[in-house]
Amino acid sequence: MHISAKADYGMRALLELTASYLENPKKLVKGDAISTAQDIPVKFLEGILRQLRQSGIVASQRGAEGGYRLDRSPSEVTIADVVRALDGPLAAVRGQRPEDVEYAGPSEHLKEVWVAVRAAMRDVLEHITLADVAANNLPDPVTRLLDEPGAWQRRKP
Amino acid sequence: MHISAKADYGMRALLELTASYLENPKKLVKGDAISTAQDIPVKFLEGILRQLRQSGIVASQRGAEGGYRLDRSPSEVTIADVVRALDGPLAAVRGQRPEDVEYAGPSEHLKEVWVAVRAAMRDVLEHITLADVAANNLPDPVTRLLDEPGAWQRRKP
DNA sequence: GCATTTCCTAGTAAGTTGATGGGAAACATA
DNA sequence: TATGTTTCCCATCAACTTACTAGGAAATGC
Repeated sequence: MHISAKADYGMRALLELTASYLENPKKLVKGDAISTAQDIPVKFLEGILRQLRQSGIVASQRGAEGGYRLDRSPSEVTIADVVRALDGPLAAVRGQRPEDVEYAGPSEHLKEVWVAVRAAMRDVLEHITLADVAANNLPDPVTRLLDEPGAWQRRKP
Repeated sequence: MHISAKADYGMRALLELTASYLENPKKLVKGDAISTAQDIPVKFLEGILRQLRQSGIVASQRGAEGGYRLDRSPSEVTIADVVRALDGPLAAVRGQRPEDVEYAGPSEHLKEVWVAVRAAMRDVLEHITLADVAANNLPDPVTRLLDEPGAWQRRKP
């Protein structure tokens, strides 16, 4: 799995907006401020924020005194929402949805494997909200994952 | 996450080899036979099988009466082994390993999120073997994932 | 020797990723 | 109304990746 620059930048931008939201939910933050705070190319960020607005996660205002803010409470925006808004479906097999692929012979049950992987990703990404990350207060099942031995180590070669 | 054609084709090829292995562990299967059985472009498959051999998963013999076979028992080859052999590391954030990325300000704890996603994927992919898929006998934690409501449905557009 | 089958290197067309540039449209203030 | 600010939108681009193809060398069995 590859977390794209878009998804990573998008999450960082939204966490900046979360911090601002917790201080004052109506306050607008300029794209330029987010760009310098998180070191994200301005024009690239602009496109990301536009996508997030079109998905109803962010609200924006143009002109002087304009900027961006969250359009929902940070406790109602999950990481899965963000990744789907920016990168499309969480999981795909050769471009198709896992449940749509068909297999023959001994590969018959491969579909179950890919569906299970997607389910595992959903279990994490759909249960963590922007508020959780901002407050460093992840759901219990997630912290259990992080406490597993080896979770922070890369595998051999 | 995107399961590449390589990983999908690779799994299907290995499941063909698993079926042959269960019948006779030494028996060789020709690339052409796998190609037609699973409808995979021959020359593309050739490259995939070579990668799997270089990773020690598959053994091969050239010449007439040559072909491919598993080099280890199918119960000792996990899906994670296969995906890593063909596509590299399971998870990456903007090209880097999740534990290597650094975040500033309110994004401080984003790293934990990506590490947790990787851990969730590992928990599935490192515990399913070729033998499990061939026998349609997935580990209990995985079948629990598949029994979750909505696991087989796609999320709204 | 000869047919077969894998091994290897190179190439390629199409698509994706990660950007950048130029201007139009909205908004606040003077 | 004029002016500066800031988002919106379109078009473009280079680099990379993906999925696949071509051609021949090397090994093996008969």
